[in-house]
Amino acid sequence: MLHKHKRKTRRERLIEVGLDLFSRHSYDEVVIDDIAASANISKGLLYYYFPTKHDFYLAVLRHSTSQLLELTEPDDSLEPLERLRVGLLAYFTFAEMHARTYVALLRGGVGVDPEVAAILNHVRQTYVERVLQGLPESERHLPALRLTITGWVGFVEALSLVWLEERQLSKEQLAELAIRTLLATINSLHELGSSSR
Amino acid sequence: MLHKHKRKTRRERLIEVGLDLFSRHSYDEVVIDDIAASANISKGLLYYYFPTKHDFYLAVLRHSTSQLLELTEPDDSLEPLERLRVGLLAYFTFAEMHARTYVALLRGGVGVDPEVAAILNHVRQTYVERVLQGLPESERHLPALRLTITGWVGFVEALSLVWLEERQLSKEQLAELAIRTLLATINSLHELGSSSR
DNA sequence: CCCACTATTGAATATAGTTCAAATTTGACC
DNA sequence: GGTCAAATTTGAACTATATTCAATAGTGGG
Repeated sequence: MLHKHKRKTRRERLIEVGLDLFSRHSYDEVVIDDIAASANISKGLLYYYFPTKHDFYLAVLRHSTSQLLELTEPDDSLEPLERLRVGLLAYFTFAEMHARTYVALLRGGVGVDPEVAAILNHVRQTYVERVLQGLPESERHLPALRLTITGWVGFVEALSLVWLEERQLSKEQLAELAIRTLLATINSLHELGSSSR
Repeated sequence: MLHKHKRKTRRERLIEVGLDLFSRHSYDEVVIDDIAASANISKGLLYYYFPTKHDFYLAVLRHSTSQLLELTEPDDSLEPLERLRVGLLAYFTFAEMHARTYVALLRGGVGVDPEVAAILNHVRQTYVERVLQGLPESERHLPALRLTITGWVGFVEALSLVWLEERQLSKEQLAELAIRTLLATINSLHELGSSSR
């Protein structure tokens, strides 16, 4: 009875290996032999669990995005603004803890690969929905609201990426900044269209 | 005297071919034979001009980013706010005209490839600098100003990507929205730090 | 028209990704 | 504890694609 903690399935363990490799090297740099070697299996076995290298990559990507979404799941018992703050803190914490993976996640992707893009868009869309949920009914029908919030999600992503490099602010300040930006942007939305030029 | 308009060098023509191919297919999907066939040359010749496929991709990427930067060059004869607006309009126009290339550009990249990331970061950095230039001296020393502007650049990118899909607003309105967001965010920066929780 | 230099080719090579038949392991059932 | 089918695993063969290179063709100056 050597192995004590073998609850994890082979597939899961492979994904963990992939997570490690893809967070440190680009898609092309990671060769099948590396994956097999890191997981102590033969090349062939990888193909028993995943049809192609590309599918393997997608599985790894899906794994980490769904983990991200889980960890930042909104707590409905909180009032909207507090809920948003807590969500942002969780988001930055994830970015911090899985820094390399997180960066690879966002700035990664395999070329214009539509499947990769679809996964990332799904994550972004989910965040947009969550933010929309937190808005008071009165704000929900502003023109271009969804567009604006999508932009704001991009804002948060870009913010977090720089923050990971030069940790000047605390996570709390970052969240504060993000929230203020969201509110300010939504406010300025009220005036759009009624403006000249 | 067949060819009348052959001013373009072979290297340039190859980059144009790459631009076309990489905007329609992912890096992996584009194989050397495609490139050679599309350019009516032998595979070997590609290697006379570019050391590897990857370098070829980088050259193509650099070509389009520098074109983007050129077309959005700030017009210093305008006052800051107007300069920003014109720059944004040019930016959205580029996104519109080269939609596929533009999307591939931003959401593309080859895995976590540091070289690709470096090129895109350079573009973003340039925009951050340009925005900073336009700010009045009094605003230049706000805490986390650079961070915020980087976030805003992410905002504009995300905005433009959604906009390309569902063209709801005019370019003018988009620019208006982006500008308001920038100003509002910078404003709220004044209060950061002095705030509790 | 000759020479040196540049551009171009196509076949050979190297480096992955992928397939597959065979070997091993597992576990359910007798 | 033995048997057998299914699940897992292997390693070698196969394929596709990137890369190299020696040989060839073109170009322009003297």
